[in-house]
Amino acid sequence: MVSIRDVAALAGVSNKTVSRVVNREPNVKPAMIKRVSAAIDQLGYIPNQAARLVRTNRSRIVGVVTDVVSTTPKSVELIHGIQDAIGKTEYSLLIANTGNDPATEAKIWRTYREQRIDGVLYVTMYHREVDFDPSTHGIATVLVNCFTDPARSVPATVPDDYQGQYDATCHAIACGHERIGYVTLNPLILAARLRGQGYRDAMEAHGLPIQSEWIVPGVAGPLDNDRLCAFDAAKRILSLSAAERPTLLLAGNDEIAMQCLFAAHALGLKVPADIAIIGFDDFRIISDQVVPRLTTVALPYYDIGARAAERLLAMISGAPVEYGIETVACPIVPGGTT
Amino acid sequence: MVSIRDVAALAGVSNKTVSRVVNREPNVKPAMIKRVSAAIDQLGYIPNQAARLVRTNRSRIVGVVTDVVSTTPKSVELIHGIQDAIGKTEYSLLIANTGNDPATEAKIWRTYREQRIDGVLYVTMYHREVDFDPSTHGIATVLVNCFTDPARSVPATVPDDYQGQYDATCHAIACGHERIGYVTLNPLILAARLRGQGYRDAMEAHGLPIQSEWIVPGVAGPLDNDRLCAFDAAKRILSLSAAERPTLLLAGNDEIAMQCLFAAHALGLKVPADIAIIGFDDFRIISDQVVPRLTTVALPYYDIGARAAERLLAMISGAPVEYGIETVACPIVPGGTT
DNA sequence: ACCTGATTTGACGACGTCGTCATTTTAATT
DNA sequence: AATTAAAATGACGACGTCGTCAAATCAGGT
Repeated sequence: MVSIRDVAALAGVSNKTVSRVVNREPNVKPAMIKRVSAAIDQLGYIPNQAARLVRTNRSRIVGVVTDVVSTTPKSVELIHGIQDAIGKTEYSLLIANTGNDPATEAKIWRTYREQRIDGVLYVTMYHREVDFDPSTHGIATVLVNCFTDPARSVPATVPDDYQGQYDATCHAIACGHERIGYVTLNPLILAARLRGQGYRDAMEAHGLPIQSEWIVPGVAGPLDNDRLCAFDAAKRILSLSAAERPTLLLAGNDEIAMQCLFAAHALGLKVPADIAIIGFDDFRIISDQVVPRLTTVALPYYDIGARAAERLLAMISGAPVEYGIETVACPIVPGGTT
Repeated sequence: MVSIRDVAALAGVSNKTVSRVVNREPNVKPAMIKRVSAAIDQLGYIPNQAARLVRTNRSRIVGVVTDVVSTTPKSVELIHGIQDAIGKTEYSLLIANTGNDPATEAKIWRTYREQRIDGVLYVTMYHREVDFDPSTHGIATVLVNCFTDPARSVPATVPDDYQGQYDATCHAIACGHERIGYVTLNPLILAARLRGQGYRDAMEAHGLPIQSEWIVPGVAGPLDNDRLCAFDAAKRILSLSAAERPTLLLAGNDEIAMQCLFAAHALGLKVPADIAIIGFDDFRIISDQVVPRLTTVALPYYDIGARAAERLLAMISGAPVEYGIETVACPIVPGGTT
């Protein structure tokens, strides 16, 4: 491997001068830059990042630690947002999954510290609280799609599930619906609780009653092995007589919404004429390709990822950081199912 | 940052002895290992990978270069397979997207060479031929989901699209179908051509006729900005009289299959009684959550990624490598739509 | 106690780069 | 031409680690 010394020898200058040219330091004569650059090109010299690091102690690498996020289709946008933000800079991105295994996670942190990673984005698949103590790792960290005890002052960026579902419910009401059902996510996850609260608060704010038989889980089973049952759930609700059933179904996410669509079809109901549907996530693969296009609420994963990456870069560069939990709004995406 | 010297000083031994303990070299007395380990724990010493690299010139990092693959939900399994294979070893994974921009790609290779990456997995979103010359990069590389001129001897791992569609067609025939239509992928992509050929060859092998009006593209537009039109396409085919229309539709992928389902519903046709459907990809988000479960063909992205990663690791370790293009079979996944 | 050979430990330098400070060259001013 | 300040270049060492080889220690056999 060709080193700075080889270049210096060929150009007939000192190592340091080559170093100056490579790092675009000031006070180098144009003629010298040209001469050294020619030698660099001729030899195909590429600086050794590791040797730099030994001197500077900065790796210019940012790590991503996820549970399973980079292996689940929904959160691809999160990674994408992170990559785009990081890609604009000089930093590279190291990615690893814990698979929710503490031993694996420990190994990852260990490796990251060996690599002298400059910062970490700690990303979870579900919006949830994590028990994260930055002092055990000693690397600048931003939590993404999760958060920890505010006392620990770890920056976190999360979606505003509550607002999203609140607004979606208001949108439904604004469209003239008063009988609004809800096929929920797995009640064990935080997003389900936040969204559910948004729905209930919006209904109450408009003085509309909530029928308990209109609220049914669309997902069953334990967190790590749950199973969609929205088709059956929706079918049950929609089998009620026209006078008794809701005129609109809110779905916990777009997969659930899709199964609601199939349930409506199975019962011969027209969407949105007989039953309107609003999803959540704007998971394009589904929301954009279902017919008709799904009305849904965007989960701005791309923005969350990008925003978190920017915060991390700011932290690394020593800029003043606002600690605390930052929420990103979830806007409504109008479609053909309302 | 605490260095090997600090540990040596605390333990009252030489640097080299600490190094020996850290690297588990033989011929170190158990008592010494204990003493040094205690010092390591006390100081929280973590070896500096970069300093190692300066000596050994091996980064223990593998890079992934993709066009957009890590940002598209379908290929998450590919990344997952790679991560699992790499995660079993001492290696870490660096990931970057080119976004199909040559300048970005050049920058990524540059960065990877600066980091002295040990090997690269070059992954494309679509199964296609790429113009890849390993000598310009000088890093061990395995192509994933793509391949290049065999004369260049670059190992490649790809799915067997032809076999998958051939088998799916045979499966349809074995189920008693003789009138088989095909809503295709964008004809511009290689997978569409390979799968199309599999379909035609299987039909011919069974002496079944192919009606040209049964073959319709389900995707329209240029590669980088195409648009699903499978709903309309399928509706057109299925609007033919029961005697004229096919009894089974092959779909270019699972999204197309989903739109075929919606088209059937829109026309009041029952699936699979009136019209059977077979997808492709086994893209779980759709195939597994559509009602009824989609019969489809698995695109073994996880295996492809894992297999390619194993080949790369073998190359890096200097093991004898079979160059050339390796195909991974696409097995049928039975569902309720046939 | 003494020798022999194996085992264990240490001293030193090199990897490739850049920071520090000294030295040389250039330009600007008398 | 002489002086001075500024600009450009170079010599040298340090970063943290490990390879090399020399030194020290140990075990076993006389």
